[in-house]
Amino acid sequence: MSLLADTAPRTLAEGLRVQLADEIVSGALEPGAVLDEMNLARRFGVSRTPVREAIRQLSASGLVETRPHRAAVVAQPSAERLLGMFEAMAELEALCAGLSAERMTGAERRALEACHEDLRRLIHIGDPLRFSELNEAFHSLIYAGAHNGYLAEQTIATRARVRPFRRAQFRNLGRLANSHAEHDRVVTAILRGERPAAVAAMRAHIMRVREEYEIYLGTR
Amino acid sequence: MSLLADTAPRTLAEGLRVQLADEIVSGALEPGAVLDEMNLARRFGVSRTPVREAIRQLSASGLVETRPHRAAVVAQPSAERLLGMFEAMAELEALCAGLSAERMTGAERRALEACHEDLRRLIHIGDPLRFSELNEAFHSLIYAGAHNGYLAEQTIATRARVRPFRRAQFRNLGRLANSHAEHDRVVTAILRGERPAAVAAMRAHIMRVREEYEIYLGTR
DNA sequence: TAAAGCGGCATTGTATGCAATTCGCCACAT
DNA sequence: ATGTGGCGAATTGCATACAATGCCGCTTTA
Repeated sequence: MSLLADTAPRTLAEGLRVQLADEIVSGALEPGAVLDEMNLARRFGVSRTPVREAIRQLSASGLVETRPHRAAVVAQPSAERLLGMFEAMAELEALCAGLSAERMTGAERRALEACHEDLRRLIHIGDPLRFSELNEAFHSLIYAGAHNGYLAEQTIATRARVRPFRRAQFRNLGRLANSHAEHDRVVTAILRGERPAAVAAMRAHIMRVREEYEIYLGTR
Repeated sequence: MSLLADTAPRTLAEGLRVQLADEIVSGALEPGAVLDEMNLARRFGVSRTPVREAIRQLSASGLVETRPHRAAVVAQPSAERLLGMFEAMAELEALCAGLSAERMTGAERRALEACHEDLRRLIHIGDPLRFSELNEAFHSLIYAGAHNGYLAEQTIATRARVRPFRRAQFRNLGRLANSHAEHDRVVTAILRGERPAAVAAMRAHIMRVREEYEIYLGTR
């Protein structure tokens, strides 16, 4: 049973957009890869029109970059810009955590605590992939707990744009335990309704996560 | 002389996107207005293709909403969502101000001070339109002073999405003076390099601005 | 009389063909 | 030998034609 109501794409362009976004975020399409309209059209068995539409939407969301009369390429931000994206992400997530401390309902707080406990178990099992999945769910609960749909969207979008530049997250099992300890401070602050503490704890967590990334060092 | 390097649009779709965005942000196209592809194509003397492209990009930026096989409509957020957008905008602008306090160069600080002084003069002249324009420039200086391009883009985008729901900003001249007094606290904190004070002052300013807006009260 | 089903019409989604622009290659001059 | 100019091929931008879907009014039946 999937909690995500992934509705079937109602148009070709929508399906292509989702699939291409997946490939970019997952790393199958590496930063700098060129998105040739004809190649993609042949590959997916459609005409150029829906391909163009999908590419334009990805461009607007920042995953790809386009220039007039040039092929689109998967976004390849400079190291400076990537740092800026991390900084913004840290502040957005911290804001969500702070608002969650003030606004989460009882049910939401219980769900967060339960998710946190599930993550604790996964440390001992030592399953980095499952941990990574549940970690995403953990953060999503905090976005939702802020009770601000616009903020949640912006935070999710920023997270997606940074995602292609993660490499081997939770490579070592020690990181799992550390991550959980950082989460613990966030959860404690949220459950106690302490907004400033929640903000500080989440900001520290994300900045710590940043250090785990291999920051892309290209010059565009 | 324009400080904005408004490059000539290199494609029809780009030109249409800019023009439609202008009309939405300025209020010429009111929230809820339907964007019929054929009508727009006839009106601009082009085919549906570039019109579609422009609409899709506007959809991705949040200014219009689209559903499959339905005409696009100018975004008409619920009152709750609009409040969320204001809240996010307040935090984003506050973050920019805080970072500006730490990172602005000497030249940037002098430019901010100069812009602030120009605004002071406009109070006495009593020119709400010019004040509004220069006010935008004032805030833009702070976005730039944060030295984080991604953050600046997100903040500008949020500001644009909120813009259609402003009505009669700076209606009364008293608001101009109040606004300048709030700016003054922001500028003082930034020039002193006091990040927390800058954050607090800007947050208070934006929340005050929100009160001046006529919040749209529709239920979508 | 009202509700449900059906069919025509209008609008969006997709495919295809043509025009415009960019880039690479080659010749040629310095 | 190297830099510059122009020509050609390939790709994107745009226009147009066709297909598919949603809307709306009508008819029909309970």
